Amino acid sequence: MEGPNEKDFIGVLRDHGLQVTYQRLAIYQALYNTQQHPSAETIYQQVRKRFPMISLGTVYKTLERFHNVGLIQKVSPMTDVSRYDAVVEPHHHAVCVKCQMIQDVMDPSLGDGIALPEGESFHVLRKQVLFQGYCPECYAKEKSGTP
Amino acid sequence: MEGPNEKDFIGVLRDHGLQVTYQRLAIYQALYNTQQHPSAETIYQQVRKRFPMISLGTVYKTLERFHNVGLIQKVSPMTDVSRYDAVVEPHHHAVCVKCQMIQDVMDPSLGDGIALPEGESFHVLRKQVLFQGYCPECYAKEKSGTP
DNA sequence: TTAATTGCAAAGGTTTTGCCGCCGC
DNA sequence: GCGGCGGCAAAACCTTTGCAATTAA
Repeated sequence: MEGPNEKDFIGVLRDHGLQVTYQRLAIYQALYNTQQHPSAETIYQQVRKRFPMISLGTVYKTLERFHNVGLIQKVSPMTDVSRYDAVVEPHHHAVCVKCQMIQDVMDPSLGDGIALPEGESFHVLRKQVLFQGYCPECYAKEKSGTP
Repeated sequence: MEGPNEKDFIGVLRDHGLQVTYQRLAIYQALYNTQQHPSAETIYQQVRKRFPMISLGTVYKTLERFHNVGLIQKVSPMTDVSRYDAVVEPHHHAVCVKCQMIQDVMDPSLGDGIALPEGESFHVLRKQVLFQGYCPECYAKEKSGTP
């Protein structure tokens, strides 16, 4: 278990301005060592094997903290609550990371020619391009320093 | 309010095998007449102006029903609960619509050259290509008829 | 020492479920 | 008339929050 596996987890946390605790180390390592994109609950179950006293609330707080400092990313969901669209034809979306406004991007040729790399056995039903960023209103506020 | 606005909502519902009720008409029209990608709560508030007796539960049930028969799409979230990733470098994902497995698609050139159409004022921080479909396991089950 | 972090439990918010009366077909 | 649907309320979740005790720096 030594050698190349011995990533400097402590250093990584410190580099992101985070205090180092056993809980944080365990949570980050659990996420780092899987490619499963786990949920908070899954990480909690994993970490609990080594630290049975950890609480689910701490896992949530910690993941949120990690995400805020850019140590990890939240893959899904893009919005807090479910959002619906009467347009069923495949098209693309731009989502504001701040106000969660969703804007259609109707250019149908966008994404043409994009396909999974050879060898992937995933059966694709549809693909869409997702833009994340600031809507015009939130971008203006951001630039002017308004929170 | 007559004329081109007079889309045959009743026919659309029937074509999808749905019974026609005033609630369903109101919900579908509310969604059809906006580009805001509203939440269930937002639709509820909208429909309530005309049908104050409608319940939020009905809105949820109805939207779920609409989605199941392909009348509308659920834009977000892709997964029921939040999912995290230790990989922060921008990359792409394939999400299984059935078991919600998330698979990385690391091809970094994928999506190169994709940009918002001219004239969009959205400030893009990142873009990702999202593949939705069946993972190998669920695809095998689907083909063999196992539910 | 001091501010941040943890665990616990309660609260908050979203979505689902159960049940019964009602309505579309 | 029958099966599906709507309203209501409770329940089930997921996630956040408040607080006292503990810990990192």
